[in-house]
Amino acid sequence: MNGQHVDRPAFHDGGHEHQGCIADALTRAEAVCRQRGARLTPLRRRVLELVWGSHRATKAYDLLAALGDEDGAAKPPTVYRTLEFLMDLGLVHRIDSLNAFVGCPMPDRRHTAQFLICGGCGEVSEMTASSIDRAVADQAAGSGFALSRQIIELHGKCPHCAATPQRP
Amino acid sequence: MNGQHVDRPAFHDGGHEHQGCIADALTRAEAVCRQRGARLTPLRRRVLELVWGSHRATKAYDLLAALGDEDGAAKPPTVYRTLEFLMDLGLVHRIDSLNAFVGCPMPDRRHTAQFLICGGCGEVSEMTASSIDRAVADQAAGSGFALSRQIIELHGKCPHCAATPQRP
DNA sequence: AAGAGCGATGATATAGTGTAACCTGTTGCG
DNA sequence: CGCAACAGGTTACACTATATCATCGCTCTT
Repeated sequence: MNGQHVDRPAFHDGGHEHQGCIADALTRAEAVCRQRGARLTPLRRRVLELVWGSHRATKAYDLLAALGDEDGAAKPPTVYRTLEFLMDLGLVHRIDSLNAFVGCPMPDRRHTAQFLICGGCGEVSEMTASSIDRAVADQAAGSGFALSRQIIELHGKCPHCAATPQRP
Repeated sequence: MNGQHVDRPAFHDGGHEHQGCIADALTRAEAVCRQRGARLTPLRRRVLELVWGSHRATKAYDLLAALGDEDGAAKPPTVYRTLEFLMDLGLVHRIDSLNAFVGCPMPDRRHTAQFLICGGCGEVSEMTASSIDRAVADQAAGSGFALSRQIIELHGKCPHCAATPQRP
C-alpha cells in the first residue's frame, strides 16, 4: 500500500546551507509567476525572501519591521497585500494557529498540506500525506460534508528537540 | 475494520429544540467541575451558556458584548480568563482558523477532535474520527515527531448548505 | 502623443484580537 | 479569626488585520 506516501516530511539540521533554500524558493517563485502571468515585483520578491529567511513561521509585523528598516516605514496593508498575493499563488501558507506565514516548498504543484510545528525550535515542516488526505476525505464524505479547505497543524517536538529536553 | 468510527459527525437541522442542547451542556459541565474539583461560578456558567447559544463558533468580543449588556461592561481579560478555564476543562474548544470558540459536546471523555466548519450557516460539528487520528499519528511517528496537539479544521459546506446554492 | 484603464503601492485611519500587571473581593479552612 | 488560594475587576497596552482613498507607472488604444 502507499498510505505512507509523504513529500518532504523531514526537519532540517542546524547546519544546512540555508542560502540555497532561499535561492531555490525564489527560482520556483519566478517560474510560478511566469506560468500564471503574475508579476514578481521587487517588494513581493523581498517579502518572499524574508519569509524564507528561516524555516520557522514569520509574523506579518516582523516582516513589516524588516521592511521598515530597509525601505523606510512600510505600512501594514503593504505587507498583508503582498502576503495575500503570495498565498494566492501558493508561494506561502498561513499557519492559523500561529498567526504567521511560512514558505511553500512546492508551489508548482497543486497539493494539500499538513504542517508539523516544533514547539522547541519553531521549525515548520510541510508535508502532503496521502493517508491523512484519504482519511479526511472519507470522513467528510461520510458526513455529507463538501470539503473545500483543510487546516491541519500538528504541534509537538521535532526529532532534534525531542531528543534534547529543555533545561530550566 | 473500524476506521470509520466517528462520534457525532452530524449537523443539526434548523428546527431542533436547542434549549435542550444548552441544558445538557450545563449539566455535563457541572459534572466535570465536580469531578475535577473546579468551581462553575455564575460567570463561567453564563459564558458557557452563551457559547452554547448556537452551534456556531462564538467570538470572544461577542461574548464580551453579551456580558456587557447584562452586567455592565465586562472587560476583555474577564472573558479570556473564563474561556481559558473552560478550555482547560475541555468544556469549550478554540477554532483557530476563526478566532472563535465552540462548546464541546463530550467534555467528560478525553478525546482528540476534528471540526467540520460550514461556510454557509457557520455551524461547527466536532467529531473524533479514529481513522484520521491513526493516519496523523502514523505520519508524525514516521517523521520522528513527538505529537502534542493536533489542530484539524475542515472548511466546506454542511449537507443542508451544500444542497442550497446561495442566491445573489 | 493624449488619455483611458489597470495593477501595484503608499498613506491614513480604525477595527478586531489578546495579554500584562496590579488590585480587590470572596471562599474555604486550620 | 486570620490566612491562603482563587476569582474577578481595572487599566493600559500590544498585536493582528482591514477599509478607504490617493498616487504612480505601465500598457493599450485611438
